[in-house]
Amino acid sequence: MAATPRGLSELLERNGVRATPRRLEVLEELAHERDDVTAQQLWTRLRDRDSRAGLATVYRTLALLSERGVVDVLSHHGGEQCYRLCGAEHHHHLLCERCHRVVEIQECGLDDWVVAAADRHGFVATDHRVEIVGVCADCRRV
Amino acid sequence: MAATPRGLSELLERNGVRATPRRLEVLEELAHERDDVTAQQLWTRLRDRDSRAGLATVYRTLALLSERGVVDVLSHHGGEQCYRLCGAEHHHHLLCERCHRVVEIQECGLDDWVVAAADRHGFVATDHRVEIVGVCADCRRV
DNA sequence: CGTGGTAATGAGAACCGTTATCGTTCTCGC
DNA sequence: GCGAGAACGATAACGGTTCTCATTACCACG
Repeated sequence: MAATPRGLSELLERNGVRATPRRLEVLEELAHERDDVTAQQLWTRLRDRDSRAGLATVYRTLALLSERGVVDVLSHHGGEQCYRLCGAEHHHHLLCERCHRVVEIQECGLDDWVVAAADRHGFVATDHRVEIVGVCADCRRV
Repeated sequence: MAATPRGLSELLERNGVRATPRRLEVLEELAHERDDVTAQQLWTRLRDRDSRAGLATVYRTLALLSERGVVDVLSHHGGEQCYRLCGAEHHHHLLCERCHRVVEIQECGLDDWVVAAADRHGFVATDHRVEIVGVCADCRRV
């Protein structure tokens, strides 16, 4: 969880992305985020931390990272995209409909179901996305 | 599948939406579509058919219909929303990654899995969305 | 150390899908 | 028919994202 700046730098290089100071700033800010953030939120936070990063750079970096599979892009807010630093393995997401908390589900186990459902309609499945919406433990307590 | 204009009118009334000529035009155009369409595509097609419908009306109608659950909104194209006339029951979608064909999957059967996965992380599941991406029979044949 | 070529960056304009505004037109119960 | 309220069309406004371009940082090579 607590990825060191050193680890972040390696994460970039490993994915064929040059580890520049700006990209590390963006990545570090993403690593601090429990749930997900929009590009504009990220930019505002960087500004508050005295980074001089431009909005365009934030967008460029996020686009690059999502292309390389380093970050996930969620479209659960109409119009606006949310970004999240996620594990590289296949996973799904659990969303809290009240506080917008995002949790990764590592255990998928749907492959057989997916293949069967696709086959029933003449498709060959290559990928699938699942989002579970619910209420998290904290929000239920209130 | 081949919904008559009469049926479309009823479909609107049944969902508490006044069946105006413009809304029927939009709905009929949607009914002609095998897969899904963007608002702008729909508007262009209506124009080509000598409808004088304004773009705003198309957006308003689609928003109204999706609110009432008459049409599904898919965000699988970055930025742009796609609309599709779908069954009222719970269902998922199968997408062809080549020709963008969209097929409804009526059989879900994931409820137990969803509840269990949510529970494992302290969530109470209220809803879930599944999208299977693959290659349809036609595209595989080529 | 210079130096030159390439990649990255910041500021702001441009873009584009969507929504709001507003004056006009239509609809429907009376 | 008539009047109140809903729907509509044209177009301006909005907001998130991408593009442009001049400037700056990086790095291999001399």
